[in-house]
Amino acid sequence: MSRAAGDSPTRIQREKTQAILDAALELFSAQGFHGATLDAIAEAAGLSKPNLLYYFPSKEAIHRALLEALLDRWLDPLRQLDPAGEPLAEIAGYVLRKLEMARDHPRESRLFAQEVMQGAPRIGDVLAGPLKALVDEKAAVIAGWARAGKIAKVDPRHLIFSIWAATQHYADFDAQVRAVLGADHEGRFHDAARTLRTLFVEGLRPR
Amino acid sequence: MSRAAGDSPTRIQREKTQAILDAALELFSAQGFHGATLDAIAEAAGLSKPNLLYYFPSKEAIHRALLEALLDRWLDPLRQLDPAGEPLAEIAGYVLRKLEMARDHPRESRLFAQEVMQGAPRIGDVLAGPLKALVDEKAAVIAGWARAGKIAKVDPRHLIFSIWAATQHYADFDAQVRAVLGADHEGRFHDAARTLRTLFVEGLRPR
Amino acid sequence: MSRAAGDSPTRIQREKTQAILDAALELFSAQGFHGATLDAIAEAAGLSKPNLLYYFPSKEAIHRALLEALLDRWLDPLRQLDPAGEPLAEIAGYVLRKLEMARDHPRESRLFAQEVMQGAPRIGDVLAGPLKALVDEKAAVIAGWARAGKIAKVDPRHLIFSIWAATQHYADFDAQVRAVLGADHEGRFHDAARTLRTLFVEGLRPR
Amino acid sequence: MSRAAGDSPTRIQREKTQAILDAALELFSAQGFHGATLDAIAEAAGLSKPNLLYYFPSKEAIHRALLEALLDRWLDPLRQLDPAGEPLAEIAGYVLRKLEMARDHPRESRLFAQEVMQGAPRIGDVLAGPLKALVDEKAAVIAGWARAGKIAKVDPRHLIFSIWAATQHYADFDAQVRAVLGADHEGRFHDAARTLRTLFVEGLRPR
DNA sequence: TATGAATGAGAATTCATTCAT
DNA sequence: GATGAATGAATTCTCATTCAT
Repeated sequence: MSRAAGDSPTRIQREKTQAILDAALELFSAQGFHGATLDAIAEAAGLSKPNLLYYFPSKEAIHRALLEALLDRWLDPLRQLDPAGEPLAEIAGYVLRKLEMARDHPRESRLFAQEVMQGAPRIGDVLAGPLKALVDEKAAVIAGWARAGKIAKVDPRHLIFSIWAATQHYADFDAQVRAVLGADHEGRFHDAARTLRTLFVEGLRPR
Repeated sequence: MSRAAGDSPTRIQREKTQAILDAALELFSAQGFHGATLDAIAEAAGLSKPNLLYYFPSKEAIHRALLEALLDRWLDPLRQLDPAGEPLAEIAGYVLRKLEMARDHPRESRLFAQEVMQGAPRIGDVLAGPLKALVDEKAAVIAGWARAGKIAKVDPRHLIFSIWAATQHYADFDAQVRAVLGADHEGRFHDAARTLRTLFVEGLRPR
Repeated sequence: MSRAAGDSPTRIQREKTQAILDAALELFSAQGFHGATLDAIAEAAGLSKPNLLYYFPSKEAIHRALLEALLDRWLDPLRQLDPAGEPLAEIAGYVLRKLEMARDHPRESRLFAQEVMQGAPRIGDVLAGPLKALVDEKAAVIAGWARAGKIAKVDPRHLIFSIWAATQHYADFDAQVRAVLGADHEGRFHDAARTLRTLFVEGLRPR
Repeated sequence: MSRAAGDSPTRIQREKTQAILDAALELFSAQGFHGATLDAIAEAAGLSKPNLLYYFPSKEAIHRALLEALLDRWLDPLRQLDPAGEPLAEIAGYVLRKLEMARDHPRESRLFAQEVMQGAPRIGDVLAGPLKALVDEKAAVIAGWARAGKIAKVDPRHLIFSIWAATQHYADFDAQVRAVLGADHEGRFHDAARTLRTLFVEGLRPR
C-alpha cells in the first residue's frame, strides 16, 4: 500500500516523489498530457514504471499533483499587489514579478497554458473559484485607483489579462521568441522588462 | 493513391478534405496532437477511418496540412502594417486586426500555440525563416518611428511580442478569460479592444 | 461482368491480362504472396486497382494463374529427355536446358520455389500427380540405362532432384551467387554449365 | 524496456525468448515474413502479443534475431573442410554434413532460402562479406587440389554452389521431394546421401 | 471498361495499469 | 519498496475487396 494519509513521508519518499514530479513536469510541459508517457517519466525520474506507480496511483494523479502545486504559487505575484502602495509602482512591480516567474518557471507556465488551452478540464473550478475571486478583489483595487485618477481608465480585468499574457509569453512561446530574436535572445528578459515597463507604466499613467 | 499532384481536386475531394481539416483542427486544437485520435477526427468529419486515410496518408500529414494553411494566414495582420501610415494608428490597427484574428480563429491560434509550446518541432524553420524576416522588417519600421520621435522608445520586437501575446490570449486562454469574467464575458472582445488600445496607444505615445 | 467463358478475348484484354501477370510475377517472385500488394501490382501493370480486379477476381486468382502457366512449361525440359538417345548426352542436355530455364526465367523459378517452400498449398496435387508421373516415367528410363551399364548406378529420382537443385540454384539463389562471385558473376552461367557437365557426366560415367 | 545489454538473462527470459524464436522460425519459414503474423507467432509461443513484444521490440527484430542465429551456424560445415585432408573424402564429408544440416534444420534452411530469394535485403552484407570470404578461402583449397591432380578440374565456387543446392534441396523443396517419392520418402536422406556421394566423388575423381 | 471513393477485417505497435514476487 | 513480467484496450495504418458511376 502506498503511504497512508497520516504518515509523514520519509526522506526517500519525498525525494522520489519530487523526482517524479520534476520529470513529469518536464515531459508534460513539453509534450502535453497525452504526449508524455509513463515510461518516459519513469526513465527521466530514474525509477521503474511500477515503482513510479507506487508513489502515484495513475498518470492522471501525477498531472493533478503538478497542477495543484502550480496553482498554489501561480497567484502569488498578484496577491502581493498592495492596495496601499503607489499604483503605478505596484503595477510595475507586479509585471516584473510575473516576468520573473516566466523566466524561472517556464515549464510550470507551459503546463498551465496547455491545461487552459485544452479547456481547463481539470482546473476549471479553480479558475472560476479562487482565481476569479482574487482577480475580482484586485480588479476592485485597480478600479479604485482609476476612479481616484491615479491611473488611466482601463478595464482592470483586461489589464490583468494583458499582464498575464505579455509576461507568460516569454515562457510559453519561448521557442518563437528565440527564433525571432536569433542571437540577441540572451538578454531577452532584460529587454522585455524595459518594454513592458514602458507599456504598462506609460500606458496607464493618467493624463 | 489519392489525387495526383497535377490533378485539380474534384468537388467531393475538396469537400471531404475540408471536412477532415475542420474536424482535425477542432480536435488537435482542443486535445493536442497526441490527444486527438484518428477515430475521433474521422467521426467528427463523418467518415470512416480508412476513408479519412484515403485523403491524407497519416495523422501527421493532417496536422502538417493544418499548420501550413495556418502559417499562410498567420502573418497577414503584421504584413499590413504600413510604413507610410500614421504610427500610432498603424499600431492600433494592427492590435485590432490581431484581436479579430483571435476572435474569429481561436482554434488556429491554439493549434499554433500548442505547436510553439512544444518547441515548434514542425515549424521551427518557419519561425526562424519567414517569420523572423517579417518581424525584422517591421521592427525596423517601428524603430524608425521611434527614432523620429513619433512613438516612444521601445524595443520593437518585444513590442510585437506583447501585441501577439495580449491578443492571442483571448483565443488561447479563452477558458480562463471566461471563468474570470463570469457572466460579463459576452462583451470581452469589445472591452479587450478598448483596454489594449489604451495600453498600446497611450503606452507608446511620445512625450 | 468479366469476360464470359466462351468469348475470345480482345487484343486489349490479352494485353492487359499479360501486363498484370507480368507485374504480378515480378512482385510475387520478389516479395512472396503476402509481401506483394495489389496496389503495387496494379501500379507496376499500369492500371488502377479496381481495373486489375476486373481482369482477375482476386489476388489469389492472379497467383493461381501464374502458377498454372508456370507448371505448363516447367516440365518441358524433362519431357524432352529421350529414352532413345545416348544416355550421357541426354542427361547433359537436360542439365543444360534446365540451366537455360533458370537463366531465362528466374522469376518463374523463384515463384515456384516459394510456393514449394511454403508447403505447396496450391500446387500440391500437381506435384503428386502429373509431376510425379513424369518423374516416375523418366526415372524408369534412367534406371534402364543404369541397368544396361550405360551410366553409373544412382537412384534416378534423386539424380533428378540434384539436377533440379543445381540448376535452379542460379535463379533462386541469384543474390547469393552474385555476392559470392563478386565481379566474376558475368560469366556465371557459362562457368556453371561447365561445372555441372563435369559433375553429372563424369559423375555418371559408368566404370 | 526488457533486459538491458549487460544483464545476463534470467531463466524465464531465456525460455520465453527461445519459445518465441522457435515459434517464429516455424512460421516465418513456412509463410514468409509477411505471411507470418505476430498474432500467430504469439499464439504458437503461448504468449500474448504484447508480452511477445516485451521480449522483442518488433516483428522485424525477431526475424533479424533468427537470421543472425542462423548465419552463425550456417557456414560451419564448410569451415570444417580440412585443407590437409584427403580431397575426395573431404568433399564427401562436406556433402554429408550439409545434408545432415538440411535434415536436422529444414526450417532454418527455408528461412535462409526465402531471405536470399527475396534479394537478401537483410543479409546481403553477410553474403558479400564473411560468406564470400569463407568461400574464397575454401575455393582456393579446392583449386589447389585440382592443380595437384587430386580431383578433376572444376570451378571450385560453382562446385560449392552445387553442393549447397543439392543438399539444401531436401529441406527447401521437401514438399516436392515427398510428393515425387510418394511412399518411398522415408529413406530419402539415406538415398540422397548415396546418390550425392556418387555424383560428387565420382564426378570429381581425377582421370 | 475504367476509376474515384469507400470499407471491414486485420496487422503492428503503444501504453497505462496490474500481477507476482 | 522495488521490479520483471504480463495484459487489455486502444491507436495508427494497411490491404483486399466492393460500390457507384
